[in-house]
Amino acid sequence: MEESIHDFEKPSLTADIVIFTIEGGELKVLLVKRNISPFKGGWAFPGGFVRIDESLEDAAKRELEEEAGVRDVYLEQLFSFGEPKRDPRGRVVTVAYMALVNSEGIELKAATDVSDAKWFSIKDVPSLAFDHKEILEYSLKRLKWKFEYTTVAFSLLPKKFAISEVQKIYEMVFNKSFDKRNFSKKIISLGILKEEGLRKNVSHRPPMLYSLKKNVGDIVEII
Amino acid sequence: MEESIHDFEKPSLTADIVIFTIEGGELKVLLVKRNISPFKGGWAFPGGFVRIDESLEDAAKRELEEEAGVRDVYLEQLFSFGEPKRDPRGRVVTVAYMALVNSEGIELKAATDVSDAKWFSIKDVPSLAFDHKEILEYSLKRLKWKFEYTTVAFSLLPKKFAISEVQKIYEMVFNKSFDKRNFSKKIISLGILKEEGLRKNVSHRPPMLYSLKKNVGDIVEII
DNA sequence: TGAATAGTGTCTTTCAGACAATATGCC
DNA sequence: GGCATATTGTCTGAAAGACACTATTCA
Repeated sequence: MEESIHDFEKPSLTADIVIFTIEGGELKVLLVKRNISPFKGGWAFPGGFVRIDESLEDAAKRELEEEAGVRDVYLEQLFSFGEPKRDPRGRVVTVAYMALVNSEGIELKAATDVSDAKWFSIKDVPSLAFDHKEILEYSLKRLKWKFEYTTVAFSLLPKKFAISEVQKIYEMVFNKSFDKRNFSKKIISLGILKEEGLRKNVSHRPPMLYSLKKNVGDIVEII
Repeated sequence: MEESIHDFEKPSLTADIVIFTIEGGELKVLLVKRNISPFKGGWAFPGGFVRIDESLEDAAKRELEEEAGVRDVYLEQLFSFGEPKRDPRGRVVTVAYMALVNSEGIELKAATDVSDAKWFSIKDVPSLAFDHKEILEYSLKRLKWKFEYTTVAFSLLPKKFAISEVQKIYEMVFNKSFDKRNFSKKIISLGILKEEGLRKNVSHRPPMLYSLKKNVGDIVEII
């Protein structure tokens, strides 16, 4: 006999989001300060309960807008975390998402920011509430993977960017440096970039700016 | 003010599993026939409600044993599906898993099988209940990805296997054929296999058998 | 002309991919 | 010997990686 939908006590369901951005030449994540128990005063990823009539992705998008003031950014489901004891309040399963926000989006965010939220460099993340450390580690692994095999990196950059900026974010994520000549050769040979003219108002040789071509398939081997 | 765990109606939570195996030279998945509404009489992936005190992975393992009679097999969380209307009974979010069972495990399964479950060739899957077609497509994408970059393929083979058997399952999953010389050159050069002597009782030249070395890291570029 | 960053070419090595002949075991 | 399958090597072309000098803009 098949089990009924009413036979079991239900866990609560939340969506948590690891929001990455580049700021001041560093890879950062957004954390919010918890103002109630448990982990009161501790830092955690933005998140909240999934409403009964919204999809998981919609919940993530709602949180993204409520807590970071951004929309229409790269968003990807990562993993669901459901250890029975992960939340002291009771059984709470969370669906973790990862979002990539570019440095243009972040200006908007700063204006909208009313909560106690703060960007932390990935090298300087405080201890986190719940199992959010595990979520962070998972997200970093996924980010590297995605950087290697897809064009998500460009989601962290403004529409027009210089090759050296692309290289910088790759060096940040992989935590190693690449040869300038080989890197630009590789990126340009992919055929996914469009020239957008020279950058203005810099006090040195201005770099060519590029944008990501429309309709570039998601999967391209990058590095 | 932070939201309370009691403020929201909770969705039901299930775990569904796409169980892959190789049988008769074909890649197959296990489907169970639904004997109650909705989709009564239809085929779906094995699955069930996550108990309030078990982890997501434990729920998947339990289903795996209850419905397929296997344990200690390769198991990986795929994705959580949570469209509000995906289940006509109400709000049900499912965490999809993928399991890989080798042809030795499958013999056990046949003995334990008491439910109306059946293995379907991937080329011959009937129409599926709920959004299980989407789950199947997702799992096939993930399977290819994993075959390309990790050693999961060996989970579909018995402990000792011939190179030609490895090649066959790669050809199945990628749906194309590889050159025998290049394939074995590549697989052997990875340094992840141990020779186990010749196969016995075959009426032609016997192949060398190999096993996967212990402690082989998960990620190795295969193809 | 000095400071700062951009842009570019060659060589070597490695790896993927095309390609076919010989070896072994059993009947 | 015939059948069935296993095993093995070479060549070519493409891409990765090492490596350093010249170009441009502005102050």
